[in-house]
Amino acid sequence: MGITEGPRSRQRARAERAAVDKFERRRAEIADSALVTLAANGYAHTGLRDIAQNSDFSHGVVHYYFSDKLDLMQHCIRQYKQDCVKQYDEILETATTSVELRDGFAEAMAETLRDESTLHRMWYDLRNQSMFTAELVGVIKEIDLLLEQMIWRVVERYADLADSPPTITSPVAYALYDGLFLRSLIDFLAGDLEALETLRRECAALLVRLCP
Amino acid sequence: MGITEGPRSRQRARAERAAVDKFERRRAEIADSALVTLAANGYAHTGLRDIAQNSDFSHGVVHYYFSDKLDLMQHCIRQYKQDCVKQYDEILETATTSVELRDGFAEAMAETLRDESTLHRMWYDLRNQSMFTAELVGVIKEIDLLLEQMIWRVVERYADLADSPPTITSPVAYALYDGLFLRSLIDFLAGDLEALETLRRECAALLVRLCP
Amino acid sequence: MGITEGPRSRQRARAERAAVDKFERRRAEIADSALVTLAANGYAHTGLRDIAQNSDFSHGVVHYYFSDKLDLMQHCIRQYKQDCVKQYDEILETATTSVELRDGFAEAMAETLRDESTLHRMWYDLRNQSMFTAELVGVIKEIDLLLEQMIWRVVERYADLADSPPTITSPVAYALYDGLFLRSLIDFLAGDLEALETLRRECAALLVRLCP
Amino acid sequence: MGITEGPRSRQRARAERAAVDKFERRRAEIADSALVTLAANGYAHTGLRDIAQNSDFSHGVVHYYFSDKLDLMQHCIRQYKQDCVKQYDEILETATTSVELRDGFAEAMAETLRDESTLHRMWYDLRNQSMFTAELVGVIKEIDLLLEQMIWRVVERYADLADSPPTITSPVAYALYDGLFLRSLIDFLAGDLEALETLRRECAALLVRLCP
DNA sequence: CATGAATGAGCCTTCATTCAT
DNA sequence: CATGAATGAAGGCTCATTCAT
Repeated sequence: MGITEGPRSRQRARAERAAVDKFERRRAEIADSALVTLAANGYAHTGLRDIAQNSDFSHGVVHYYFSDKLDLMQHCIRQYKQDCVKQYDEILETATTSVELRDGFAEAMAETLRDESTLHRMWYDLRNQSMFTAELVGVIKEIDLLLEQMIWRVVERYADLADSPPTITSPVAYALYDGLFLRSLIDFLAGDLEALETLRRECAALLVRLCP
Repeated sequence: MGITEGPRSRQRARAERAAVDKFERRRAEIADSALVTLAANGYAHTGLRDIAQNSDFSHGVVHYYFSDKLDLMQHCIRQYKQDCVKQYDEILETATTSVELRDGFAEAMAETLRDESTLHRMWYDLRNQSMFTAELVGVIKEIDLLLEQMIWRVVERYADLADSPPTITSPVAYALYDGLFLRSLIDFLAGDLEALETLRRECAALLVRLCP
Repeated sequence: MGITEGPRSRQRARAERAAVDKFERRRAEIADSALVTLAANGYAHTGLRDIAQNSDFSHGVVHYYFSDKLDLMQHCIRQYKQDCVKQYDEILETATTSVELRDGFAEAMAETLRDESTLHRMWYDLRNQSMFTAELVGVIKEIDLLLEQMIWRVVERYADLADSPPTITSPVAYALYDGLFLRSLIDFLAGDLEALETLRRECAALLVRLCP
Repeated sequence: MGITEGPRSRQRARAERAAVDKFERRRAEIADSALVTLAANGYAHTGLRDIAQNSDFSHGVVHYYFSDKLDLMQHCIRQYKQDCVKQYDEILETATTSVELRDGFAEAMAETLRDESTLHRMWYDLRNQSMFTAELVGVIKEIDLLLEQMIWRVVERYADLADSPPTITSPVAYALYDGLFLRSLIDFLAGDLEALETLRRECAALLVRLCP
């Protein structure tokens, strides 16, 4: 490495980088496809075959890019976060009053429930798997932490705007919001349309409750 | 029916009742066995064969007593509640002060987490399945309601003893406690022993928070 | 035996006869039920379970009265003939001209096809089985002979009335009529309603052709 | 397509064609094997596992190449015709007198019965299945038509050579010959060796009867 | 490098039969 | 005598994975 490297080696390095990029790009594409199928059928009823079939890739390709079903699952879970946390940070940045933040956040939660219910049941399904499958614990923790931090940023900012410090810790706040969301998700998927309104109302109410 | 019924018919009726009883008893035995296996391996990795193997029954018997895998699952879920709600009602009856109730309840929750973690991860697993499998929705709702009512009895009694009415509805109280418990369960099964203490503390704190 | 038989033994004999009768009656009842199920699903897709379920009898009873699935099948085949040959002999007796006989017979064949198509597909199914299962050959031959004789009675009587002796043997006449009927049956069950008319026409034509 | 296609795309196209060919070749190989087992045991007693075992292929391969048991059955039926119609056309081409054709045809029928009895009982078995299983109707009709046409070619050619037009339609001619053959097949498989001679004689006689 | 072919263990379910009562 | 209980082999089919090319 260094000055003595000739053009040949540089070329090879570039090629390797490009190959790695392509490799990762493919993995991402496949995982994207897999997420759709997982969201539709659930972990227990999703085979690698189904995933391949619902994608542009062949059965063999999936195995080429992932060493394992678990390998793919881990990648899927990581990919999930990208479709997930973004929108909430926008609200944080634009809200100027505590009420605006509270209602904006509550509305965003309800929208998430309405528009991405199947994606989120998949999340809960995979998180559940992690209680049975040690290999998934790590990656699940990663995402759980990300979600917890997102919730906590909302709570802290709300406390700031409302000028009343939170009486709770970050993990507990996340646990409570998660409980609220999961309940609403179950009800919503069981056909209860009021679940949307309930979730909105209670998300707002909980924010107040946590910063009394 | 009535006086004219001879001993023959009475005898047959008794025999039929006994047969039905035996049938139900067997179903219960099998479901009990199944619960253990489900708790150990999770829904996705539990076959009817595994269930049979981990029991005193042959593979065929399971199919003789249950028309279906779902039929068995439904029975399992119903059975689960029996091992579940009992102990909490004791606390309700014996507690005489709000503090006693609060701490007793918190302690019971922690004990449940410590002693029956695998049973409860199975519950969450099956409840999750119900988001993908319509046939399970009904029975899951049944148990969810039972648990909600249990939580609500605690909250109401606490409010009574503390003389401060709850500022929350029954479903929301359940959602929050469920969120708390599920979080602790995940952490506990991932090896976090503090989860027990955290759950105890936060269960108590939440009771106060709900009846401020 | 003989004169020395006392009333006791006579009584026992009567009881035994009654028992045997009941036994045979039951076998007949069960076989009747079985015929319906076989006609509906075909031999390959009919289990003893299905037969029991579609009857007033329990799974165990079927095995009590029949030593074997083949035993039941044999009984079924024998039972089949009873629903079958009767009506044709009526025509023989009432017809007074060759035309009357010819048309009556053709009409009866068409009616059989229309009204008992499933029963007859079952017959062909079981007869086919006899080509794979030696135990069925005997009983199938029995019925085949019965049917052959029935056809032959028609042909002979027709020849008589038309005063033109048949130019064919009994087995061949049966083979030809059987070919005609089977073809029409296949077409009819495949939805071809013309099969009825074709069968009627060709049955009549064949009679003429056989006694030219 | 066209001039602008590079060698790469041409290569791939060739590869794909080769792959499809190989796929179809394998299906044919498996179906060939299946025919042997079906001919031996009959549809009702032939499992996909038996078929695999009596072949060079593993249990999984059969399912890899056929989506379904019915899929395989359909392919089997289609394959059957190839081993079937060929020889008869030879006779048509070589026969120069009506007697030669008549006797050649009759002889061919008898040979078929003698040499391929099990293959043909399988044909009748699967055709019977089509009366119970709608999915098989189409492919059975296909082959039935082929056989009917074959018979009709014989009849027409005979009429030509004998200079006496047929007094029958194509479907009826087939039905009658089929009846004759099926009867002989049943007798032959039941051990009646005269069935061969009878079939020969009656096939010839029927030809005369149809063109009087 | 990439992929379709192939595997065989495992899935849920059905089967004809035997057995205990 | 009659029957529901119980069996375990076999049914069609899916699975994650390995392999040859």
